[in-house]
Amino acid sequence: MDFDLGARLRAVREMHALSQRELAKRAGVTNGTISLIEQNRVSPSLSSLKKVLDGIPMSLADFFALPATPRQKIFFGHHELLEIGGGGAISYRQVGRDLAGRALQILHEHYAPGADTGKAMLRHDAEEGGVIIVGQLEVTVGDQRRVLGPGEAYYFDSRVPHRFRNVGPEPCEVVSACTPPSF
Amino acid sequence: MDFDLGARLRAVREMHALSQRELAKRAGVTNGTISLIEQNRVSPSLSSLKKVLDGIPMSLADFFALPATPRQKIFFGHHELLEIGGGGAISYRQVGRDLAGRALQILHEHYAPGADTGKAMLRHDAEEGGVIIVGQLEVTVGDQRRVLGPGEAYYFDSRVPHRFRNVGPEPCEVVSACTPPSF
DNA sequence: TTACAACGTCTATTATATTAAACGTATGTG
DNA sequence: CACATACGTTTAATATAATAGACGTTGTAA
Repeated sequence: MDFDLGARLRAVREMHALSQRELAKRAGVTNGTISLIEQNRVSPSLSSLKKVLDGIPMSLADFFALPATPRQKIFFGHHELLEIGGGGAISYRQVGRDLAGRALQILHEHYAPGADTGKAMLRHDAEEGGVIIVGQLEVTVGDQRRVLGPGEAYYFDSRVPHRFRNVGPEPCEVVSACTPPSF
Repeated sequence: MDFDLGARLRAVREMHALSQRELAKRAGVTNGTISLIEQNRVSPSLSSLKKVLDGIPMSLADFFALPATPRQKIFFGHHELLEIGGGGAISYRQVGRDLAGRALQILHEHYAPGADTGKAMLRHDAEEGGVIIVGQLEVTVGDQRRVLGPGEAYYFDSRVPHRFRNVGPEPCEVVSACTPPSF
């Protein structure tokens, strides 16, 4: 196997905001199966892989047609945030446990319903990231797109064309920042 | 499984004029494995399927992107030709073992290097087929295209738009015909 | 703090895919 | 005819994938 099947499945699953257990339930397999596949500790039978993709849902053709290597890690789940100022009246949560090689830290933002950075994609020589507090924010980065909800986050190279939209009915509260770190 | 994986693999294998054993050898699996897969008696692991496709060679993406149902059997491998006038000074080999439901038999043609039936695809109310003797002939039928070499063959409904091109540097010798059978 | 729920991971058992070797058939040759 | 070769298929033994259930961690709330 010369391509990373596990990482590919994991990426697809996370793009759809599904946990291993949720997906397993939809697919009619066990969560352990999905865990093992994502770690490349087994080579799934096609019937299993088909069931799993049906649970997403995604066709086998689309699955294998995905670009081989997502250019960088962009999306983060709940526990990939590091609590820094925890517990006080003010607390910061850092996007990404490891800042090595990163050029920024994260602060705040607020999106009214329907707010949009515009169809003309943004590009600038920087890096940026953020975390959604309340509401639904659609984040588009290059050829990747995802609607993020409370507790979810993003991080990417700003030179890749990008765009933000509040696609929900309520205001969207976000913490975000640009390089370089302000403190 | 709602699609016929076995038939799909068999079609691909036969398109490339490979026997189960030949393909098995190239792929590093046993011929039995391929037989069982083609009969849908097992659901192959992805590692196996990958190995098999590497032996063709064909990517997983291409494999799953194939149309679900080839509209009709179009390409034939070596041993799907039936020897009719065998052994004499003249001998005919019939394309397709079984003429039932077929409207023709096959004769000759010759393509100079670069010869082309033209970008405007051919269509006519007939059936046609042929076999390549020398050289390389690119045959396009509907959304299917293949470069055929010596010993390989084609058969299709001429109402489907089609085109022939000699893509090789040498003359291409072909046996071909149109409906109805001449003898 | 405690308890609870959800997450991904791991392990022993069960189910299944893969192998190696045989089988039956068809074709070609002396 | 006997013999050899190639084909796809099948079967018993082996290797591997899938399951069920337990484990440790993290985040949330009482």
